[in-house]
Order: sequence, then structure tokens, then C-alpha cells
Amino acid sequence: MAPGDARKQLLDDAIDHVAHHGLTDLSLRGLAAELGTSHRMLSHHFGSKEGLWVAIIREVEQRNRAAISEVTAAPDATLADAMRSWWRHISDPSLWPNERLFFEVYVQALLGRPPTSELLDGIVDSWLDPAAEAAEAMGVPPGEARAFARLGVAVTRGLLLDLLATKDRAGVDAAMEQWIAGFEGRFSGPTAARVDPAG
Amino acid sequence: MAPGDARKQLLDDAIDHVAHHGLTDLSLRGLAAELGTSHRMLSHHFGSKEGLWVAIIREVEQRNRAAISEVTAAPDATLADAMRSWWRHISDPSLWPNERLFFEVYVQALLGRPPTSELLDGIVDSWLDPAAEAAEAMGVPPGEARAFARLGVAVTRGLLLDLLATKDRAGVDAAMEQWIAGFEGRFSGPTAARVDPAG
DNA sequence: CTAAACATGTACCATCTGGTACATGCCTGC
DNA sequence: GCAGGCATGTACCAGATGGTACATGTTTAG
Repeated sequence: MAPGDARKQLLDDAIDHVAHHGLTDLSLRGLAAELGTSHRMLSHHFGSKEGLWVAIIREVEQRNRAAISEVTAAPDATLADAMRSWWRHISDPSLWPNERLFFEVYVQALLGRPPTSELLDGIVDSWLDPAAEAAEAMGVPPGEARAFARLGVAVTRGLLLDLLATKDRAGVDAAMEQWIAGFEGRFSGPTAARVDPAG
Repeated sequence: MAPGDARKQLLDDAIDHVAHHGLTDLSLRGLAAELGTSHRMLSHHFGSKEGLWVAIIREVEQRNRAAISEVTAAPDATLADAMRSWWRHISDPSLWPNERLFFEVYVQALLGRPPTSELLDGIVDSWLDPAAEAAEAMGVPPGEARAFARLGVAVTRGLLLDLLATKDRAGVDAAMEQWIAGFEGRFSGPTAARVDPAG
């Protein structure tokens, strides 16, 4: 086994575990037992428990950034259709554990608990910029694009929280469609996906 | 001091403390030290640590239900104005610690941690019913009212999460206004705020 | 073959946690 | 005045936790 490979494997398994069992009451011993190793190994590979947290949080954030690039590269023609396919993707039950973990880290960051708090900086803005850009490219007036994007992020997260708690797929889907239908008629559609050369 | 009074005082102080410092890493000793008593007292009044959690969660939920009745009794004429004053109220910085606590308990409940998980049952529905009723009474078509109310709850919670993280008052307010303006023209206004005598 | 770096395991420690037995004060009803 | 219930404090216990010293295998480079 290549050096560092065991660490990578441990980290992947650890993330899978905390996605299902939570991060806050994680113990090195409990995690090690579930992963078929000893807590000594976790200390060895990650330095300390906080080091493990850092590794987990960084990896989760990295996956989130990968997800952002997905929404930007959506091939749909209209903003409404882009939102629909994005929602279909993000609301899939296979992603629920990861989203629960995201909200768990979010709340821990709100409480100022290190090392999660550093996540707060980009937890909205990193989504806002590409979302506003996409909205503007698809017909939302420049003056409204940023507020509209911010609203879109809030709707997505709010409905995800709803879905995770109630598991009421039909009800939450209807609410999302209610939002999409609300703006579907308001914007003129994609402005040929133009990239303004004048900035 | 009347019997049970000390317990009430301790509970109020404890809620104030967890609203600022979080619930997950709460220790009886740490809390007692901050409250000027001993962890022995907390065990005495609440039976156990889990008993303290139950007391805190029930009290927080009760305050939330009081908040629900406020939104129902809004005196505003239009749905948009009702939403605006509700948002002005709920987004006040003095309530941020309580809202952080709400989201913290929400996430713990998502992770199935007792005794928070019992909260999941009504965490959306208890808001949905009165909100849908209010929406319908103010001009939203009956077929859309429930989805619209659900969307309203999601928008509120999503933007609160945003506000708690970014503290960008102007940006979040603009997003909320973006949403309100989006439906302001669509519904015909209050149907005389009628109270159906036939039930 | 060997030495060094890495991985893994065992055993232990100091600390913190929730819980509880026991004692003491304090107020109320008789 | 006194007896009983409640509030409060001290001291302790058993368990879990994170961390670490030490030892042993295992793989790789020379």
C-alpha cells in the first residue's frame, strides 16, 4: 500500500460514518471500532481529534465546491429548467446524509466552534457569485440578480431542511415548483448566454 | 422563595446560556459554574442531563408556538405586508441566539439524537397549517396555499441561516424583498379576512 | 540483507463527565 | 419549638475520552 493511502481510506470511511452518525458526538474510540482499527491510528494519521475534524470539514467543503461547478455548468435552456434539474439532483435521497452533515457543520460554525468557524466565510458567498452569474446570464435583470440568487440559495436550503425532517417528497417538490413557477414568467429567458465583452 | 421557583429560574438562565454557547457540548458542571450553582443542583431539579435537555427543548418549542400565534394574528392588510412585518420581527438581532438554538436542536433531531427527535414531527407542519390558513385568507388560491406556505417557511428559515452566518442585513433583506415582490402582484389581496361561520 | 520509515497494536495516564451517597442548612406547618 | 420536606453543598465513584510512551510488525530503498 502506498504511503498516505491508509489515511485517505480512513478519511473516506470516517466521512461516510459521520454523514450517517453525526460529527458532534464523535469519539475516536467509537469511530475506530466502527472502522475496524484503533483510536491510536486516528491520532497517528490526523494528529489529533481536531485534526480529524479539519480533514473531514475540508473534504466536505471540497465536495461542495465540486457541486457548485455542477450547477454552473447546467446545460438547460431556461432558468426554470436549470433550477428544476438542479433540485432533482440535490434532493436525491442518496445525498441526504451529506446534506445533514453540511447543516451540522453549518450550525457548529454558527456556534463559533473551531475549526468549523472558518467555514462561515464562504458558506453563502461561494454559492452566491456563480448563482448570480448564472441567473443574470439567463435573463434576470442585473440589478435583481444577486438578491434573486441569494433567495434561490435560501429556498434550496430551507426546502432541504424541510425534506430531511419530513421526508415529504411530494409536499416539498410542490413547494419548489411553486417557487419556480412564480418566476418562470417574469424573466425573458436566456439572453443567448452572452458574455459581455465590455464587462 | 416558592417551591419550584428555583427550578424555573435555573431553566431560564440555562436556556439563555445554551442560546449563546450551544447545546451539544453542554456539561452540567460548566453550566452550573456559569449559573453560580453546582452540577448537583441541576441533577436535583431536572433529574438528569437528559431531563435538562427535555426541559430546555420543551420551553424552546413552547416559545416557538407562541411565535406562531403571533404570525397568525398579524393585523396587516395584505399578505405581502404581513410577511414584511413578520420578517422584520423575526430577523431582529436580539432573537439570533434563540434561532441559532432552534437550528442546533433541528440538526440534532435530524441525527436522531434523543430527546430532540420527537421535535421532528411538528417542526414543519406546526408552521404549515396556520401559514397556509393565513395565506388562503389573504388571497392565495386554495390549491396553491399549502405549497405557498411551505415555500414561505423555507424562505424564512433559509434566509435566517444566511443572516446568522453572514450578518449581511442589507443583502438578506433584499433577498426577502425579492421574494415578497415576486408574489405581491399575483394574488388578489385579502378576501375581507372573513371568518367562516360554518367552520 | 539490512536499515529506515511507516503502520499498527497494547497499555497506560490525566482529565472530564454524569450520577449519587451523605450531610447541612432553611423554611413551613403544626 | 419542632419535625419534615425542600434546597444546597461536599465528596466520591465508575466510565469514557483524548493523548501518548513503548513495542512490534511490514514494507521499501540502498
